[in-house]
Amino acid sequence: MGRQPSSKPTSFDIAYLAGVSQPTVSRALRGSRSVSLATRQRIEAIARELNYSVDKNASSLRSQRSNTIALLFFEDPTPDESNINPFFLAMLGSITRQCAAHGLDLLISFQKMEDDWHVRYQDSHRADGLILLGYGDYTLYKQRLEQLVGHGTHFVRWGSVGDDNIGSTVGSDNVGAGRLAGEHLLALGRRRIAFLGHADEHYPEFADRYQGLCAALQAQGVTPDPLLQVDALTAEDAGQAAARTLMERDVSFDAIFAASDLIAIGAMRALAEKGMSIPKDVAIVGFDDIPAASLTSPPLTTIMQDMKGAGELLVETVLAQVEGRALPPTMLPARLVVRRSTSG
Amino acid sequence: MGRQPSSKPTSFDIAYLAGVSQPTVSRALRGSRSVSLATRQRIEAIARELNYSVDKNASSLRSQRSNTIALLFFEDPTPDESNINPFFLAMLGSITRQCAAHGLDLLISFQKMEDDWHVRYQDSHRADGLILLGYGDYTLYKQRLEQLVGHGTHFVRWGSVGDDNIGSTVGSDNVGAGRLAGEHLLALGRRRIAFLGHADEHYPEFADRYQGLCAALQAQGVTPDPLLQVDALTAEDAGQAAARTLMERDVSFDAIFAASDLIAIGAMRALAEKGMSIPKDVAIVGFDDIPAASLTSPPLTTIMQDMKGAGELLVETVLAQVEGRALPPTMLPARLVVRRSTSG
DNA sequence: GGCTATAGGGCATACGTATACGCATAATAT
DNA sequence: ATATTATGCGTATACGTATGCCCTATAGCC
Repeated sequence: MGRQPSSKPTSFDIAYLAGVSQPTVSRALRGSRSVSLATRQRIEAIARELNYSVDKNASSLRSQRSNTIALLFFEDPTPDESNINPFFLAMLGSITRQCAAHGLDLLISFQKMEDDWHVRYQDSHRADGLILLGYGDYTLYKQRLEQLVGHGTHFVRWGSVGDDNIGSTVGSDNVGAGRLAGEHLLALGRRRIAFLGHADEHYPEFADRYQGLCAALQAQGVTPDPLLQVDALTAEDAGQAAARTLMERDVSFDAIFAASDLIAIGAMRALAEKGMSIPKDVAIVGFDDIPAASLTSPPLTTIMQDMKGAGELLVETVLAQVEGRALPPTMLPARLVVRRSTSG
Repeated sequence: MGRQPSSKPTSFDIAYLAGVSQPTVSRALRGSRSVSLATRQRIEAIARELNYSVDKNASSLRSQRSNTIALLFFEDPTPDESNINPFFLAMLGSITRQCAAHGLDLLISFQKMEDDWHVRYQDSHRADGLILLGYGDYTLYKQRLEQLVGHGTHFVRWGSVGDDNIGSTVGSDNVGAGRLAGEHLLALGRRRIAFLGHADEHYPEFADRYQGLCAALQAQGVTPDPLLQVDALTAEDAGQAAARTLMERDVSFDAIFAASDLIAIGAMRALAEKGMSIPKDVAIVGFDDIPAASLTSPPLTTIMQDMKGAGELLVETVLAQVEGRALPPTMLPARLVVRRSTSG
């Protein structure tokens, strides 16, 4: 009788109480078909009563499967602390939910991109696969990603879905989204649409958005004006600076498509400085639909990405890789959210 | 020669190459003093060359220590998806950084509070300890927390630091912060200061903030008016509703102290509806300093909590518990950030 | 009624590391 | 020179689970 509740119960304890062997307990709890229903139920009852839970480490060690995903942010190093793009919070929520649905644990790290991620996570069997998230200079990351591929690391990246992609990629249809934004502004009668954001191969997502905008313009017979494109990284001050640069260029414009909401917010600030009215003088469309987008004045029209779908697809894809199936890169449609910065 | 790089190298491989036994490799890599310097360096060199990394599962299994912390959000269930308080994003950044500094892995889950957290995380040896984060009805959680204590689970909670606390708690000095807000508004000549937020024992953090406000009022000889307190949970619409309620009460007020920035933002919206001017008619102070606080019009005066210190302290405290040391509950000072919603 | 198939479960063992002990050799003490 | 202690490392084993293989009984089949 006298059981000592001090040490955690093991599958041996259950086996003893159920009058079976330890392997049978393991099989029963994993739902193996080769255990009779009666035995399994007896074992499950005892397990529940003892508050037993499978030792994750032992289980992972034996099965060589951790059922854990590592979520890694590889944001460009920023001088100030804890400056995470709020957009990723939504992503994070979606991914955690999806992991939970698959019974996966989620390991998370904001460490700057290191060249030994594969060692730190996969080789050490901490995680079965990685999800890579972040904005930043793609060409910088490229060789790191190739390194991961070389090491046979399972990973998916959120970003621009193109042909040169290394490993699996999941991302929004940025070209389509750019077109959406362009068409919306064109439908409002705007013809001189500026783009705030990098448009070169270092930032493929932004480049795609710009390309979509250009496509929309050309479809209406409007020739994109290179002077209306101003480089900007994701942050607010970058947007503010870019808008100032645009105004100094002495070109006319009646709309701005910003590559991110933060850029758009910065731009709005710069426009306000000059006393320009939104949307009368300049209509603005952002990108991401971060919580703050509905709080600006006027509230910001923006592109909403399919966060729920993104989380599902990211988890699904990395899981497929772990299991040897390969899923093709996938694009998710984005949606336009009209607010008063364009329709006021 | 012909090594097969297909399977990950183990400590046995290194032992063989170094001409020592496997335990010596283990000792060397962990920095044990009982391995000679020469031997250790030889082993380290080989390990580096093979790209060896300790198998986390085996290590954790043997040592009964996972070096992993689980971060759990126990937000009150909300109907809509992925509705995480942006305040926690900063906290998350701080905690991840601190874990990295201690060589800890961080497991994260947004699952609603379950009654078997101890089983799911600690008993299964997924994590050595838990960090609990979230707003919500404290009295609801109380027995769950007691359950955790009963099971000997190591955990720290972010919240109100009081005497009735169960387990270890780390939190801001909410009373002091409330006093700060009150003193600021009083210094501006405001005397009719409303508080938007629950003020009962179900939400101790909010209650503390209210109590601090009242203390500041009384220090100036102003008697707090119960009619100026309106219940509100954390979200925007709650703030909007609360402000409407306040206005319907037909009491005069010249300032609002909101228990969270989101509440403040909602309140600002409600005031705008009625054409009230901020800060001329009503000055507003929020709480948390979320990113959106600087984007409202006018920008929101708010209380900034010490996120960096919070992360450090949370990790430090849970670690202490794991190691059998007990740290006393700790309060962190908060800081007032003045913006135009009070000083315009 | 013998023969094969199937269900149900035991036996042995592997996963890779960490640690209690023990045993030499060398260093120090007396 | 002998007794003592520290140094450096090998031996054996434990951590708790999952799985390949084998064995037994019962059922099914002609």
